[in-house]
Amino acid sequence: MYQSPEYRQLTDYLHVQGLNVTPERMEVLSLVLKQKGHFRIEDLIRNSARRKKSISRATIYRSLKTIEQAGLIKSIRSINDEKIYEIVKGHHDHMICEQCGAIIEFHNSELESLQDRICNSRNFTASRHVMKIFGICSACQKKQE
Amino acid sequence: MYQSPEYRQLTDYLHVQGLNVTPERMEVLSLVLKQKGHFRIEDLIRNSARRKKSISRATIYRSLKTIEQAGLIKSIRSINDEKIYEIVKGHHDHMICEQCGAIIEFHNSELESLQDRICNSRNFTASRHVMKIFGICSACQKKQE
DNA sequence: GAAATAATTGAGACTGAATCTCAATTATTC
DNA sequence: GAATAATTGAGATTCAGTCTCAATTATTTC
Ligand SMILES: [Mn+2]
Ligand SMILES: [Mn+2]
Ligand SMILES: [Zn+2]
Ligand SMILES: [Zn+2]
Repeated sequence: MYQSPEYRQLTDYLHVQGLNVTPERMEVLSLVLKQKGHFRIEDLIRNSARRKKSISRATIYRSLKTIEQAGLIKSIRSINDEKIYEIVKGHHDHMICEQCGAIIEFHNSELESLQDRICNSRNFTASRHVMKIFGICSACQKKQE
Repeated sequence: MYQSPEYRQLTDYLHVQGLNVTPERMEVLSLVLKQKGHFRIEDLIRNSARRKKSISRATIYRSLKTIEQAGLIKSIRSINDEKIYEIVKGHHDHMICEQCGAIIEFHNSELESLQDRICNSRNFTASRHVMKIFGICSACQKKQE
């Protein structure tokens, strides 16, 4: 148990930081890995609550922050500023449907390199970026017709 | 008094919405127009508090939302998720320095049209977008040397 | 491996931004 | 200008997120 690369990555990070590898931290990661797509912290808290040995809200918040710092997850703000997490895979940006809340991922290398060029031209050293396009998804457009 | 185009735009919006043109709403707009660059709602509250006839926190929040809906201002999230407002001029995106908090505006039409093309190819009808690049500004880089 | 030391957790208190409530005030309609 | 409707102010409330601190669990020392 706890041997997929994600657990390795977390334990490595904990070791580097001089933090203990605790059952709670590993369990929060396991709750995260059970999620499909984008999820809210309340989903984790609810899922944990219905286990025999539930983890406190405070510890879920604390561990999730650690897991984020370990580079395993990141967060975005969806409609209404709702904080949404996702497992870090390849970099991508988001289209967010203002009607149904759907979050559509996309990646465009032309867009990425153009951003690099813009930053270079202004002597800005970029470490990350957030690009969200809000509008109406194709499914919702069909419903309107 | 209250005759610049911004006040017209707000009164027009209020009329369309069937809302009253009140001294408080106009005063909040005037507080906004006094701001230079990006500002926080707390700045407005503080500035209002040091006037003879101050406006309540609740009304500043309410009026600012109305002014935003009227299309006069919009908000972005800076470092630490701090909510920052700015007066709507031409569309632009932001580079945000993680060191000093500086917010650098930029506009690149190539970037904008590329986004349109990406949305078209996915049948997503975009209404707006948010693009923030985080990193270190040129001034802070010089300081490091 | 038991005692001493250090880190982590859980429960609930606390915080701060934002919203809501509702009586009092102000504006609009009749 | 009386009746009606909208807005405001003060403070209560909400909600996500953080903090506190005693109790628990893990690590280190001998
Ligand atoms: Mn995603
Ligand atoms: Mn700006
Ligand atoms: Zn949709
Ligand atoms: Zn800087």
